Amino acid sequence: MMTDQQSSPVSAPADSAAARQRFDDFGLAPEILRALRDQGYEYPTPIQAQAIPVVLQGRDVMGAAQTGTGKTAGFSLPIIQRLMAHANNSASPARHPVRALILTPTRELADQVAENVKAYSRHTGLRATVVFGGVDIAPQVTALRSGVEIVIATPGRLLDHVAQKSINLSQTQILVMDEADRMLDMGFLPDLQRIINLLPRQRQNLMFSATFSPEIKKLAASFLSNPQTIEVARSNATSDNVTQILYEVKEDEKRDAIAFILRERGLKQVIVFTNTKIGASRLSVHLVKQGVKAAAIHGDKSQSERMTALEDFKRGAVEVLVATDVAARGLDISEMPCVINYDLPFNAEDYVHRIGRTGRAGAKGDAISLCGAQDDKALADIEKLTGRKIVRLQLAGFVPTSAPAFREREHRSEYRGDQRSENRHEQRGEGRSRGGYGAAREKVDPWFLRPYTPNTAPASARNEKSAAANNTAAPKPQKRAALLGGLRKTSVTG
DNA sequence: AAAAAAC
Repeated sequence: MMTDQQSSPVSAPADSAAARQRFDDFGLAPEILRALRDQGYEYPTPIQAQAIPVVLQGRDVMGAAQTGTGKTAGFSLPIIQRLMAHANNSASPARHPVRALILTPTRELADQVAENVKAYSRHTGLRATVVFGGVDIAPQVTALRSGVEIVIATPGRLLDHVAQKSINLSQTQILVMDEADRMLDMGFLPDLQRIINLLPRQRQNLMFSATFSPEIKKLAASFLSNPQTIEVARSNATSDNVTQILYEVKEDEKRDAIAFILRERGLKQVIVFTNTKIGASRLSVHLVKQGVKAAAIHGDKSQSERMTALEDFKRGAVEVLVATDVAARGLDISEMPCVINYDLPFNAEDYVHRIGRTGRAGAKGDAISLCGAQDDKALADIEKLTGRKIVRLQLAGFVPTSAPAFREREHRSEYRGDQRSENRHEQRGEGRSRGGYGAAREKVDPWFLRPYTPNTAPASARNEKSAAANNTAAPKPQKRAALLGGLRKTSVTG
């Protein structure tokens, strides 16, 4: 099933209607166009409009594109076309040699790309299968032996299949390296080298990367031949559709702050990223205890647990997916209005990838991050990479502030007229009106978006003790507990 | 510092 937004919907904006290209204009086979119609896709996204003709020509491509731009269809549609055009070459010894290989860094991404490729090729007779670790290898061997033209794989399990001779890559004409920057980060370079050595010299190479580091350029220089560069958004830039919000919250209050934000904003589809696997599990447990439909996904979970969590999240049974960076890249989940960073990531590039999970395909999104006083360097790195200044804000009741809790409630009651908050208010059976964040988005609550002024002590003196000493102005614990308690009560009834 | 990926 398609859950992504790989292509523009039919109701695309009308601004460029006169010159707007349609999928019909690329000379794609009727079988492919039919599959696109099945999905309701008519207009290509910018990266598809650029990539499809170039890939059809057989050229190598270096694509700088974030996920959600329609990258997967951008390469898979022309690949399918090319495989159809040169179908069943009689010179091939194997009846169904693997003719296109798509490599991804994570298992979930491989699975998702495979779903897309299968959907696009369903009327063509071409067959695709996915292979990745953590699951029984036998069904994969059976699928490969039955003959498939397109294989989507993570590198380790693919080499496993090579070792046990369940796959033959000697006829593979097209190689795609998706999320190439991630694969480098994860140390896949030796595996990539090994895999590439198994492929014919003469082949088409497509490399996609969300960021464009010197290492990526080096990889492109060594693996690609005379590539056409395709760049959609400025690389390393964050989407204009994403509003970035940063709250200063003490480490031991972050769990409550997350619960508070989830409830206050009425969030239903949100990923919360943590820096550690244990952190993801703990936060998930904490949220479940508070009545939040949460589940954790990280590399220490079994593959079946990972798949279940992701499926439950996609169908809405899980509303809050607490994830490590296993979910930071590539995952395309529709209608994600918000992404939350429990911690700022160690690596600034990971920040770009994490918040890229929202604001997809033209939709608006919020990226909310929690940070501590010690995150100055991480924040500076992020601002440098994204080229944007992110203001530290205070989260009502959670940061050193002179604001009494009652003032905060007064301010929120200004949004009494908001229909959505009225509805929520009724559902909660709550006595006092509480501002919703949805429709009143433009009139932002001043206590939620008030710039936080960190203490002015020199950074060297700002160790944990001095930070704690500066927190004397924080609201009394009882007051905050009352505030949270009120919210908790409402969630039980609601 | 962490995470991811083959067994």
